[in-house]
Amino acid sequence: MAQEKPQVGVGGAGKELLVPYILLLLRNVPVHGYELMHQLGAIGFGTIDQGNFYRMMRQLEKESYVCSEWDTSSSGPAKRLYSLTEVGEQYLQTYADQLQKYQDILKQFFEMYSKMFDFYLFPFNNEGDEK
Amino acid sequence: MAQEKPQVGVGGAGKELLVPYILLLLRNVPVHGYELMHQLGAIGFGTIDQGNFYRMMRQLEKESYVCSEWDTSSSGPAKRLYSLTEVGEQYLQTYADQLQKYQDILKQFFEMYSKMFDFYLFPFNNEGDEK
DNA sequence: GACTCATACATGTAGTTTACACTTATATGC
DNA sequence: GCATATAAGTGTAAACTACATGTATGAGTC
Repeated sequence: MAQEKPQVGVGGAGKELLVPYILLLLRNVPVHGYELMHQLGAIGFGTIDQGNFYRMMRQLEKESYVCSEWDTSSSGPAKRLYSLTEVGEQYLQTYADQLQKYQDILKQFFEMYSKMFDFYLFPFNNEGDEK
Repeated sequence: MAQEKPQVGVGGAGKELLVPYILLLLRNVPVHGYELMHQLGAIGFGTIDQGNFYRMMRQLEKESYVCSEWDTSSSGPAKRLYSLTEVGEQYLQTYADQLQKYQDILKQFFEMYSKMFDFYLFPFNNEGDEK
């Protein structure tokens, strides 16, 4: 617990956004894992562990959020082409709702943060001291 | 990986907000662990594991973000009174900056989400198709 | 004064997750 | 043949989490 450096998101944007982003990218067009990883890297998920990434994709498939088929049409090793399922689409929508709520929570944090910052600067300014 | 239900934050607001909230609460006035836990509960962190909570507090102390002293003045078992350190204050500020960036990423997600939703609805409307 | 209850802090640990290293396989260029 | 890039995957020690349990103090009560 409690990390050495603050690492909330950026440069590795909070992993709770990883799944929704994956589903979002697949919503558009079927993509294979390797490329998906690179797209995610471009978005801002700095370093995603390859091993865990593929494991996660298989898990998402197991849970029916995505489905896959082998694509041997192009050169190089066979690609597993992932697509978003109907279940995944619904999941994404639910997730988006939750993220929206999370946005509100973040907003609330910053309101408190500024308020406390004022307090920090002016501890004896007792506006709102209702006791 | 990949959770059974979408559970981003609410009702147990994403644990990545736990540490900043703790520091935020301590910024105001020294508080002891037990009360801190209840304050966090009131904020929206539904169920925090007590064991892990205390372990985390000791960890935060080890990393010099907070410091503690025993308070035996009041009745009942001795309380460990936590205060925010200068290091903790700086950490909180850094964390807040990161959270702000995270907010931007979230915003970006929703922009992409709506855009993709349009695509999903009108796949052959090729505005912005620059290839 | 033994018993129960609430407060306060802490440890033990099974089960899961993560980070990091490693493996397999195909095609291309030299 | 051999290095390199692509593509997907396995193995596993260390870290983290959830849940159960332990220790201790004081207050009320019968």
